[in-house]
Amino acid sequence: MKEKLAAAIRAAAEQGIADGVFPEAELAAVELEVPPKKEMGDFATNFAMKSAKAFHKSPRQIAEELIARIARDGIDRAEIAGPGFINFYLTKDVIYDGLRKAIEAGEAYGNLPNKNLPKVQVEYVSANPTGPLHVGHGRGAAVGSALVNLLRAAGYDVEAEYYINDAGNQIDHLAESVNARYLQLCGQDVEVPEDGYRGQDIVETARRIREKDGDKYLSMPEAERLAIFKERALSEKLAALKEDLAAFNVQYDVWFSERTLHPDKVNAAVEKLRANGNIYEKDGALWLRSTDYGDDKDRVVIRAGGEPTYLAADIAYHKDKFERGFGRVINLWGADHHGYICRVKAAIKAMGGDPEKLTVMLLQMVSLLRGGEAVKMSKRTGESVTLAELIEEVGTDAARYFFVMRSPDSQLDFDIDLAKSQSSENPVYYVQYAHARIASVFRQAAETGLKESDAFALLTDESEFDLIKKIEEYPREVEKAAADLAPQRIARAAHEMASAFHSFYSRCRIMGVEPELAGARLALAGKTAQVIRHALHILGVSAPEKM
RNA sequence: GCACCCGUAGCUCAGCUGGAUAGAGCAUCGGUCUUCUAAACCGAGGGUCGCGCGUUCGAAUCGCGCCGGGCGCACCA
Repeated sequence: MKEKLAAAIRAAAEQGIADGVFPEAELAAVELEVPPKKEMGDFATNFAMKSAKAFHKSPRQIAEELIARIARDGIDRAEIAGPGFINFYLTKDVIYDGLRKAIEAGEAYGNLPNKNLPKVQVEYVSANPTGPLHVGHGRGAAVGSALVNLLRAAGYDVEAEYYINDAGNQIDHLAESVNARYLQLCGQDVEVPEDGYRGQDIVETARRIREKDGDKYLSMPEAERLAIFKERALSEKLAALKEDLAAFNVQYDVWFSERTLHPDKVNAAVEKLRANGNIYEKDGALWLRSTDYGDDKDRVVIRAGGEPTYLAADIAYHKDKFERGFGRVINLWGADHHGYICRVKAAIKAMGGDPEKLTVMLLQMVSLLRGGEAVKMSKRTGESVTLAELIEEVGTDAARYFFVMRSPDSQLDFDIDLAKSQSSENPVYYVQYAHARIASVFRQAAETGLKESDAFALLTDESEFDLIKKIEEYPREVEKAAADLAPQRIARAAHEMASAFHSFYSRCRIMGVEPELAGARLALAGKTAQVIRHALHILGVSAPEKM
């Protein structure tokens, strides 16, 4: 209907030109929006205001001429409002017809047609496998997986990827830390190294190694022992990571190991940059001339000792991503990495790639609140609350909803007490409750033999119209949210859907009214439940049948 | 000093590719359960959109400059 209306407005403008009331001019794009208040109709356009310059007339005059020429098909009335908006009021038939089509689409309603674009890659979390995931990673996991679900619903072909930093210094530190704990367990007086990891999970790993194999590694040369511990620790940490993510309803298509970049792909990337004249040697190291591509300083890619930097691996990684044919690559990073964007884009440009194909989404920091107070990080280990502990305490549904409902650009105060509370304060329950209420109605309808009907013309209450319109808006909301990479909009849409339903539910009885009306209301409720389910699925939150 | 994010109701935040009287939830106050889940609904109050200047017919939204908070500025990741 929206497209039809836009076409009708264009046609009216062209007719106006043909009639000589408007001068020959390029037509502005027709934008239609749902007005801020429902008294303002079903759709509104600012087209008359946009055209004021081109048509040399006041917006209200233009609007008047347009209204006189617009096809009335499906439009009950059109009015000029405010500075020159045209408000359109659709006929009831059009609104009922929209509901009918939504119902016919079934569970797929909310999924948009395939965009037939090259694949999009979303890389998120990618935390180092050196310890458990924390709440900050939780935000990345929730937003990233919701974004993947959202883009898929909007018709994009998406691949979700986790980059495993299983090479380099931090993994050596992991091995050294496990080694120190192992030696401690064997009765030796050693300290965890300065750069080591002090978490309890490292002690556990060491303990498991000793339980299985005893003291046998003591007699081994240290380098050999470290190599063994490195692999043991890595596989344990990675398994734990995957477990945490799975428990959080997060799935990946590809687990990409950094090791597979070393040394060939890293060397190839450096060679390519060298061939382009973007590498020079200074102080024994190889430098990328990134300042030529917008960075504020040049960056070392190969250290004086011959070891590649993290950036070198990352350059090779992004080169590999684009070679895999993605039309667009989206990285979710913590906001503390924002300074890194510029150099990665510079490197892509230096290799002759298109940095516009890379979008880095930054997620601002998360702080936990309990009893109104910030939860402090542990001084000893430098660690905050783990994601597993958070899930344990508030549940996956509440945690995911809270992480996704805010804009990623805003810092998030995660109120643990609120997430746990089973009351109206808690937006997760509010949405889920609407779904459970509908499921309950359907259970009773089944008992009494009430069936859904399509006598939609009997739906005349204001709250019924509001609900139908929300349902009809939903696919556009999916489109917008995907275009803006903004899964938080889906949380909002779900909440608004629930609100419209609760309002309807308290005004209109379903059971016990005359059967045709009851059936139509049941169908409306059923469709509402489907849309809520669809939105909650994108958010990775369950849609319970009972609460 | 440079880069990025934020500053909107008492609190937490939407709205930001410019548009109508700036919205929601919570909190506060007042109503609503003999009938489908009251984890709900209805109503009320509550705002110099951080400050200033500019662009525009029109600015919370765009530009510039300040102020405040956060986060970074490695041959760490």
